[in-house]
Amino acid sequence: MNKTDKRADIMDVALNLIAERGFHDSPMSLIAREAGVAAGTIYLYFESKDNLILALTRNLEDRINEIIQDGYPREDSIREKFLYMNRKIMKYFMEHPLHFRYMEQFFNSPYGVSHRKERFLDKSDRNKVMTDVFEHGVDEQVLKALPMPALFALAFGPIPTLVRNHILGFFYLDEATIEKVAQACWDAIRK
Amino acid sequence: MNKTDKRADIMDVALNLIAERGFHDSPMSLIAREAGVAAGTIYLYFESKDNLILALTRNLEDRINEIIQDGYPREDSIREKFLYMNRKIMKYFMEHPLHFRYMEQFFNSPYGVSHRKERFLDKSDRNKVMTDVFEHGVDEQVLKALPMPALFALAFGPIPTLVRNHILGFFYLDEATIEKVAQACWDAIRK
Amino acid sequence: MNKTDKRADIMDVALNLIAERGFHDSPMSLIAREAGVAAGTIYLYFESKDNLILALTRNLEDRINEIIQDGYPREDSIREKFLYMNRKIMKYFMEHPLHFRYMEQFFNSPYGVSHRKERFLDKSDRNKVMTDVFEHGVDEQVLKALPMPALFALAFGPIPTLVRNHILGFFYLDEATIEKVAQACWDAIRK
Amino acid sequence: MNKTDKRADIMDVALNLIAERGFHDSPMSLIAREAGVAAGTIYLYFESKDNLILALTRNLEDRINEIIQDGYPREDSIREKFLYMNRKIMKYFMEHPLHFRYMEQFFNSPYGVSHRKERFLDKSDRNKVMTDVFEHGVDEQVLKALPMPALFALAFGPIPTLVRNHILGFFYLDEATIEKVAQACWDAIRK
DNA sequence: CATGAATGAGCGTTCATTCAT
DNA sequence: TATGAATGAACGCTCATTCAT
Repeated sequence: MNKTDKRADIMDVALNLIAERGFHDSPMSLIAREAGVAAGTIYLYFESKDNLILALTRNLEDRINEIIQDGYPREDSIREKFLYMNRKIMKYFMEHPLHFRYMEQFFNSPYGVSHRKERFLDKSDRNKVMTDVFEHGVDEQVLKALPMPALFALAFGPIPTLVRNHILGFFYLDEATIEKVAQACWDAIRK
Repeated sequence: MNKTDKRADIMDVALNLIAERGFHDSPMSLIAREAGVAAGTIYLYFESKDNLILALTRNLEDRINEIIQDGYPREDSIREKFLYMNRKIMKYFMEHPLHFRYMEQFFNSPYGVSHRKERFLDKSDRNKVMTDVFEHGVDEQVLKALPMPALFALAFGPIPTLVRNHILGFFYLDEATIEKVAQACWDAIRK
Repeated sequence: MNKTDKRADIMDVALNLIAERGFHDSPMSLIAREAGVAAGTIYLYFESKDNLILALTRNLEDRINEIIQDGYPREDSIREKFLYMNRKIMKYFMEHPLHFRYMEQFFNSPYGVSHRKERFLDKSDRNKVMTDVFEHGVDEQVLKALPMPALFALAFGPIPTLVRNHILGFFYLDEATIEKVAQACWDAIRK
Repeated sequence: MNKTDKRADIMDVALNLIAERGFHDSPMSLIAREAGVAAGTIYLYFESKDNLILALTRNLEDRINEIIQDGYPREDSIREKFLYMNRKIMKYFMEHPLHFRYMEQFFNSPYGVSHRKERFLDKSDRNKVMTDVFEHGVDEQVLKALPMPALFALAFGPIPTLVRNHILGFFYLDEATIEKVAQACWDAIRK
């Protein structure tokens, strides 16, 4: 087992535990035990628990962004671009419920708030793509004349609730419903 | 000061502390100090910290539901009923950012999940009103033919994101925007 | 047992342990056990280990200063004043070997250095008395014309070595020898 | 690089780190890193941290003794011999503040006490020279009739305080003052 | 000889909860 | 009812030491 393996194991275990039990019910000792290493070993790979969490979050965001942007229809209409992204995000979280749970935990923690601020100011990532789409959409009068944060909220805000209800088993989000929901989100933002 | 006063004081202090600092940075000893009682006293009114949190959450939900339903247009159209509710919720949380923060904290915690399950099965509260509206809307083909949880998500899912961005100061949610957003949510669910 | 008792017990135990084993071999858990309290209890009386050590040191200094200055011959000659002080310090530490060991530990630790700086600038305590004596002595040409720190070193520098050798049993510092040594220190500083 | 080099490097780094940061803030891993070797390598040369410290101390003492005795006036009077030694020690530590700091750390630690006992019984080193001088001095009634440990304390006890105050910048120990202080120490022990 | 990843006991500290008053 | 001192298990983290390579 090489260095990368152990690091990855620890992150993997941490992701699972935190997703299921929350940050403060996932002690380092438990993460270590589940990862099959000694408590001190984690500190060879991560400076602190905060650091592990940050690394984990960044890693997860990168994976999500990569997957989500794969196959993105660069040449299609605004509508198609939006629908594509919306579906993709829904499906990603439905297929990776632990990532979803983890992200929900993360964004509602002291880390989360400052992270959000950082993200908000940093236009270099996932947001970038959609921001462009939305800005064009507004300019071309395809979309409602609303501030970016409002458009984002309308476009993607329903997803967490939807996915959560699906994951918790309150209803089943099938392919057809996904399609209808994506379309409904489009209705919310389109002119 | 009678029993109710002290109980209420404790809950009030707990709400404020938890909203600002999170659950695990709001020790019972601090809650007690801020509430002007001894640590042991809290345990006369609440079995445990978990219990206090549950009581607090229920209390808050009740207050919110009550306020939200005040002035509800029972005789208006489905559209008007929905718009009314949507605006009211947005405004409530904008005006009570600590309640908003508290609820976000709560719903993303181990408590949150079981609480949601309980709520989902219990049709006796806020959901009831909107559930009726939505069910009629679907029957009368005013609303899209989607499962209830999907309609709820589309209708109210954008609100937390919106309010959070407003509270964090990322943009200003003025009266006109609130109106447009409420209308956009309607567009999402209407046929 | 009242609050003061427990606080005093903890300080007493800490003094003994630290004197015998040093700071880093006197864990809080051991101090607690020896003091007959739970680990957390120490933190009711002291903010931190550092704090406990500081409190202990100040307390000890106060006791030492008080005892040393008791009976101080305010009306006698410079020589008598000096001899009195010198003997008194020697005897105090001979009779309180743990205080001696503790102080030696303390002054050779990160705390000690900053503490010394503080003490050096603060003329309000024990030093004050001797500083006055020494300054008069130099002015009146009774003492050698040396900087204060040099006079202090000559006057009191031999004491730690002496007391240490006595405590460790390398020789026996009897009354007659104390007298001769005090006189020898006087010879070192007198003109 | 041969065995001796690495061993010497480790000791050198350890000396510097311990002098500046103290024993328990100088972890083996840091010593290793600064010495440019792996953590495990130290254990090829020293059985344990304690062992390294002991070796370091002995090594330092040897170096100091050697330097101090270089130029020793074997044919001069007792007074000249003493003054020579006294000045030399003062100057050595003034010029090697890290050695001074290290020695102070060492002698006030669990190691220190047992080390002192050992030294006290072992007449083969630095003490030997001065012991002879002092014994002759007492016999010939040049020095006060005091036990050896008392004479040593009077003769060299002021030096640590003096050097410490100098190193900490509380006063400046110049050539003229050194001379006066050495003379004052002589006054303390001479008949 | 040399490495450095891995260990795990032990540290200082926190905090939900209890109970004698 | 109300107190608040006391508890002690549990936490995040460090570091002297080991051992497979």
